[in-house]
Amino acid sequence: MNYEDLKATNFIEEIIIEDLKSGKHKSICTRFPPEPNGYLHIGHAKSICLNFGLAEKFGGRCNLRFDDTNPEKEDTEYVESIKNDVRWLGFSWGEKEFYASDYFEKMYEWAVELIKKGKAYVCHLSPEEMRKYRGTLNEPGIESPYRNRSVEENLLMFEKMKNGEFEEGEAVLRAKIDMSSPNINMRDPVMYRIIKSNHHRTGDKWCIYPSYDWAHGNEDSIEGVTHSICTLEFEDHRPLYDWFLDQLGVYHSRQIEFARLNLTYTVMSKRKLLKLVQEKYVSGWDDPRMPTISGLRRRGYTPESIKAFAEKIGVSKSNSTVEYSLLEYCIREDLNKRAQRCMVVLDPIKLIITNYPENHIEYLEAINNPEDESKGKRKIIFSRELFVERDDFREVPDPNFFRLTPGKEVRLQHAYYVTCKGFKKDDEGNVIEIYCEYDPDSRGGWSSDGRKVKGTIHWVDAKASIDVELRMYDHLFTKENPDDVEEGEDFTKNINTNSLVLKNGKGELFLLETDEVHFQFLRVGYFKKDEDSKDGKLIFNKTVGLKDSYNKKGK
RNA sequence: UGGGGUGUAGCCAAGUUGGUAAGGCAGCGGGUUUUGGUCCCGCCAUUUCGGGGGUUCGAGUCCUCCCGCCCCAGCCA
Repeated sequence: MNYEDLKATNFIEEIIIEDLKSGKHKSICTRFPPEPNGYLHIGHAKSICLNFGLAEKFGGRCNLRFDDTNPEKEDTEYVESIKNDVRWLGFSWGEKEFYASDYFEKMYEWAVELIKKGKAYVCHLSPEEMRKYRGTLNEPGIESPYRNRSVEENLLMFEKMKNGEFEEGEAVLRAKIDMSSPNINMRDPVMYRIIKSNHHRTGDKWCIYPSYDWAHGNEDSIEGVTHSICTLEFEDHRPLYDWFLDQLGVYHSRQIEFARLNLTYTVMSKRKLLKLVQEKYVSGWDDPRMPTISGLRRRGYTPESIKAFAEKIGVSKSNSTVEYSLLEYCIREDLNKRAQRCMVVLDPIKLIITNYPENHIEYLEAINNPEDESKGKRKIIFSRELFVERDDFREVPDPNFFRLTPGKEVRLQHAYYVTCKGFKKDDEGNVIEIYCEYDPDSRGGWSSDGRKVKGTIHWVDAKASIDVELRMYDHLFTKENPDDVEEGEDFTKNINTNSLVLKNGKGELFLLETDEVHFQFLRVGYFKKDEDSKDGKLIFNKTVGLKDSYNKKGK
């Protein structure tokens, strides 16, 4: 690889290019290290795209590593979902995935080594005492009475910890650093704590588990990770990350921090997402309103759109909140090029063509994707009675309305010009039928006299159509920042009760025949066929609406 | 009154020997159009880079003081 030609697109790439040019590294190794305690979300996707993307760009590798150091919170269900999501995004991680738990033995040996060097000790302070001894942000901490035990005693005690001779909370292994450090992370941090629960991979083999700070650098070192990329909140931990590796004298990776993703109208913390699931605000981790990768997938987002999004938001160190509209732009951009077009009427109202023969049908041609000729055409049945969108008719139109209204001519997409001649109302004054006359010479939607018709609307044949369920999704929260609440309230206060609205629409027969899953329902939006669909009943999730300059302008 | 970060348009974000503010999204205006979609064109920081001083012929870039915001006191990660 010719490093001279490489251009950095962010500060991390700059660092990498420097390291490559200087010869510090011949090739790079990054890693994506999720804890399997929840489902991946769009914020993780940013990290995945960054880490795997870097490896691809610079010809290195990226390890998928499960940071499974806390058996109380972790589960194989999460491991499987994570692998599935990373794979779906289009990344591969070589021969096998890595697990922190595979290094427990090695980390134990290294801990013993630190004890022998007088750099770690077993402490019996209770959690409450330890908090008091730690001091505060402004005051230094106090040294533990166990801090200066002999190496022999520490070795013995650590052995006992490992053998389960202490109960949870009775002892921890601590690094001996500096209780008066202005960086609280350096005030003799915990390296091992006792957790007597079953680990999803090591079972009951261990009852002591390494803490994040102790484990993470070790994992990176063992795997030969050159650039260990994490989020901003770990900046304060870097001195500790470095300290452990320096004491051990082992291969030393470089930790680099970047700003995590925040998105308007959504929450991103695992705790909050878990609450949404557990308290049934949503149907599950893959509810299409969730910002999880599985949720976005079910909603109809594609891997390409998510990667494009990650590309566009960039990578920096400043806290930021990206507008949701950028994500929507990315999926529209992708689907516009690829999605099968189809006509579906969300809120049907009958339209009768009074001058069209009864008991007669004809087949019309419709283009599958105007952005892609190769997608070909399909046939649509047309007859005297159709369904059109209730919203495409106005008894009394505003000046900018150029759809169906008495006396006006519009084009039925792919079909004919029709002129509205009247309508019928029920006792309550609701329009229930619209009457039109068609121009037989306008078949296909053209007229030979060159007359212009401003409005074009979609339709389906009244008989040759199917019922479809449409799940119309909107933001899960009503506020850009869901955490913007009064004292004593939490983010669930801002849940959008209209984030899911069900509609029963009418769709082309074609929907039954095709294997496509992503659609653009003409003039409405992008939809994805949902897995809940059954033979007789098709269900579609609204991925995102089309841009609408009519409704936006406020009629 | 501790430590670590960060501050360029409504939102992201380039800007690296100081040389006269990229790009994208959003928004606005117009054109094309058998989707009010797409596409195309134009506008959108020049009393300007959080603010004040300073160095310099010249400062977003250097110095200095100040301000705002974020993170840290788990035996979570």
